[in-house]
Amino acid sequence: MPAAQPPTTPADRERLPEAAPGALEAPAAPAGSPEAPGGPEHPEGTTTRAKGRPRSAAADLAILDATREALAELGWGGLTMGHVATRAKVAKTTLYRRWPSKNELVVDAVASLFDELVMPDLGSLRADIEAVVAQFADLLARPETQAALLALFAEGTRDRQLRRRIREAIVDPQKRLVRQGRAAAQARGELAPDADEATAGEEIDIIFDTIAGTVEHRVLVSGEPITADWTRRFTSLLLGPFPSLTTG
Amino acid sequence: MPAAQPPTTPADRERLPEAAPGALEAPAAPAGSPEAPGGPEHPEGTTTRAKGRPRSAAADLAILDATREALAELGWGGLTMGHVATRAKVAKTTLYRRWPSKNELVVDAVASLFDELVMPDLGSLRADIEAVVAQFADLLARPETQAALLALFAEGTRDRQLRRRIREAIVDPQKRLVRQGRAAAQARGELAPDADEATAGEEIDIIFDTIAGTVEHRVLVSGEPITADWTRRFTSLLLGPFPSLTTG
DNA sequence: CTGCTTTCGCTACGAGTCGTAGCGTAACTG
DNA sequence: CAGTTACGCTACGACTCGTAGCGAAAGCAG
Repeated sequence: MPAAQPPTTPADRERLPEAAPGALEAPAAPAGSPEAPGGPEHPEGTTTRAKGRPRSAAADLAILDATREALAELGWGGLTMGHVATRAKVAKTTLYRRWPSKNELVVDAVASLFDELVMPDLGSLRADIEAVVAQFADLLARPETQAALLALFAEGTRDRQLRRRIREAIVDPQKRLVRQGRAAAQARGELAPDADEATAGEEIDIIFDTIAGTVEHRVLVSGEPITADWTRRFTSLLLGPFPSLTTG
Repeated sequence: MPAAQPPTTPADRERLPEAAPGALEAPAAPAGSPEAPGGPEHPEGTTTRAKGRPRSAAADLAILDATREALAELGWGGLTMGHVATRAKVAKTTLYRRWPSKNELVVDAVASLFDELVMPDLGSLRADIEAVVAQFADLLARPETQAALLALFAEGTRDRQLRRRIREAIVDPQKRLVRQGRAAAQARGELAPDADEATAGEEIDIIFDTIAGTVEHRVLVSGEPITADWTRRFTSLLLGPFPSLTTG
């Protein structure tokens, strides 16, 4: 969750350039999202941290907390850099030194919320899926998440750099849930082991897009609640190809 | 019924108030989208249109066109009321007389794009689903749609009035596709006829959320293309509960 | 301790947008 | 004709954005 950004600003953006394939992007990219390496590390190119006054880690936490609070209270549109700075008791310039814009700030503020999701391993694929869907529904019920998620996705459609950042910080890490669930089901014998590496990856992608997209659409667009009954129906839809599991 | 202004703007918003069910809304709506009334029509309740200079229908079209163009060029964030007015060669005040804010304007500007979707009836449920998914993917590939859709959904999470408007103008009308597809499949004998009215409605909802949400997530969030192969896999997932159809 | 470096808080700024008000004019009805 | 409404135009205060400049604070090397 923490930022702990070594040398440079936590995010380096680059505005909606068509990003021609030839155009290579940021170099070693220290920034992306909060690193989680144990060691001090000075990956070469980027200079090690040494001289000058160090950045306040407390300020990072205060800013991210203030961002989540402001999101919950004011929503995406009401969120202002100046507002966040005031609430975090930090100068606006300090905020801009670390995050280039609202987009990147909110990505970091929201990303940690998604780490709460866990794959429970309840003994059956059906139970596991239903549990994860319920967790995701709870997450989407929180006002910070609701205010931020779709707005970020919307911005991501125009800013490739941001979309990559969103994927790395929020979306892709959650695919572990699908992988873990599949692995557990395979260990139980509910699913056949992966034949092909590539097709397995595609299947993970499609399952992930289906679960995430459907639940998001149900909650955030249709505005209907995720009930236990709905979860059961949806899970049955997913398990359809394996009728033997439907009754599990 | 008309609570407020008889002349009325096309949309009256109401900012993220909990929106008690009592809060009924207004307009018999001259505006929404360009009506095509041949006759004068004065459906009683709503005052007949008679006195004064009538609103320019050409201005409506010019504004909506300008909105779509600006969306495609500048995206949601770059879209400005002043900009749209200039591009449509209309005074900014004229724009505000018809749409209270960017949100409502874009809903109307984008809603018509979704009417292009049609249920083809190709002779099998699988073929029908794949065709509709392909159409939807094409729609989501357009820059106006990409720029507007998720941003509207995001705004809708905070503004119930807007969400309702989005549902009425964009989302719900497309559920006809699911209904038509189901009906055709039932006529062919591919699906059993509806036993219960209520459960049929729920099934339509869940199928719609699944298709719309998954395709949107794939295209707009994951940023991956919708290929014929992906469509086939996804359709197989949907048809799973009916193995006999999977090979259709 | 003294320098050197970087961050911090603060103030101020030009640019841009928002939504509204006021005015005179245009269009249409009876 | 008078009455009513929409239109184009200008101007306005309030707000946000992102940046620049300043002096002070907090670390490190010697």
